[in-house]
Amino acid sequence: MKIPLYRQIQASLKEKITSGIYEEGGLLPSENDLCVEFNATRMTVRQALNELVREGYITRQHGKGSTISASRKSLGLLSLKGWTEVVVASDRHGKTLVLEGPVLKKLEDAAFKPLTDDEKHEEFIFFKRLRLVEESPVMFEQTYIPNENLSNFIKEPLLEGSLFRTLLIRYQIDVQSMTQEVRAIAADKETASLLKIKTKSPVLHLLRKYKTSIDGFFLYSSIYCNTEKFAISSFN
Amino acid sequence: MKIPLYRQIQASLKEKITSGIYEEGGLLPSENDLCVEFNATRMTVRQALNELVREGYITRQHGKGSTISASRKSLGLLSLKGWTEVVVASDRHGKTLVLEGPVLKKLEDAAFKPLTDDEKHEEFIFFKRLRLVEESPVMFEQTYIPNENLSNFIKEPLLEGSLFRTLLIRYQIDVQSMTQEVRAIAADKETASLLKIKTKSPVLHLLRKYKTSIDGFFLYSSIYCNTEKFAISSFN
DNA sequence: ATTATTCTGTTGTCTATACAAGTTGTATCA
DNA sequence: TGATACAACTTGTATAGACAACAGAATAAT
Repeated sequence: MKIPLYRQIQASLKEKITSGIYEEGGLLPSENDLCVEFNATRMTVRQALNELVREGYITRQHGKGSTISASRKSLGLLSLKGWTEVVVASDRHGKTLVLEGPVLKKLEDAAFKPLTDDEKHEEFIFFKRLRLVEESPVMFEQTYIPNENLSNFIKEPLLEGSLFRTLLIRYQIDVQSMTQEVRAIAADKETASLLKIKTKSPVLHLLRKYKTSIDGFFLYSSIYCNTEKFAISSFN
Repeated sequence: MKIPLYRQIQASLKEKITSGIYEEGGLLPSENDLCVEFNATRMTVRQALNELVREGYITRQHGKGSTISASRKSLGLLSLKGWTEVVVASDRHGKTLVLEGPVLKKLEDAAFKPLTDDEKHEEFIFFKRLRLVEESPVMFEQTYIPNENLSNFIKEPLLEGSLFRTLLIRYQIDVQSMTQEVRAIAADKETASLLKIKTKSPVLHLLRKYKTSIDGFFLYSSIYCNTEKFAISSFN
């Protein structure tokens, strides 16, 4: 599997930023220096840098240079990236507990309204997961995945604990985009006890529909977030 | 004032998309066609297209082309479901009340943390606005705009009631992107009474930082949303 | 008819180069 | 001293071209 040069540069720089080799608030080497270091042209280096801007790692200023951003205190989860990528990127210690599943289940959750007829009758692979950041529960997620062409999915564990990575590597299904609805609601009993907050505390509720590289193959997720310690952030 | 070619291409395509010349779900002309049309190289055209992807107007697929996305209209990635349609598409059942301002004020709101030193001492133009959908209050928004090079801003009313349009037309300031933090919190007294809900009801809190075409010129907004009737939706 | 293969058009990646334009420090001049 | 001019360095914009990788349609083989 060939990884494009600009992705390699991007990953290398990201690594150096998150590990502290390039310190927060400081300047990155100039584009020309990076060209020499990675043996690439400026356009390639710039493509890597633009990705880092988009991900929020650096900001750039004409005539001056690229500044390493202060590390984000919130989790960038409104954007497409999966939990694993986000937590790793934010340099935090994250954990995921699988509370239930994977099991087969129909998608009866009324919250997911705009289903196709097929989807109404179909069986889904169902997960109930609790996500922790530095030992405190932050998200309670229920995921539905269509049970099509996913042989042995239930039997085998997730690759590196990441659903997105598993779908990509084992089944060549690339999660490409997402739509979601965001609400603030009062936590019900189950959610509150899982997130270790009082019943009726305000929690963020995200209803997500993920679009994949396979036409008509969507993932659905209902997520409850405790935003007291970690806000959810989005970049655009 | 010279506008870069790729910005011109970007604006031209955006215009054709929003006006419906290129229809939703259809394909954009290929990069090579656009090169001919705008007399530019592929790299330049691609830069314009990448901006449009970032703004959510199109998606691209290797080997196929650029697809026009379902319309987003409002600039922020979080737009009100059932509000965008009502307010933008059909005739406005939406209304905005200016509760306070524009007045000059320092940005003392501790919520906006990562300010530059300049911003800490600077005076901002301040707005307090309430947004209604079909006569019921949905959003309570407080906006801070740096008071730089905005002569007569306070004296003159907003163009068509739109802040972004006013900045663009009168001052050539283009709001290009945004970062935000999203939380669920319990409504305080003022917010609750404005949104006509009970104190401590769950409300969505959005802390936004808008990036503009002028370097170092940011807008800040703190928004409280009642999500009982209208969810907030986002696309990625 | 069905399955492979090839072809064509598309986007993705990358090189090499040039000049414009913003930022900063240094040297010069009054 | 203070202001100005300059030089060096930075990122921004743009050209011209090349090949790779992917999607879909047309063609050939079975």
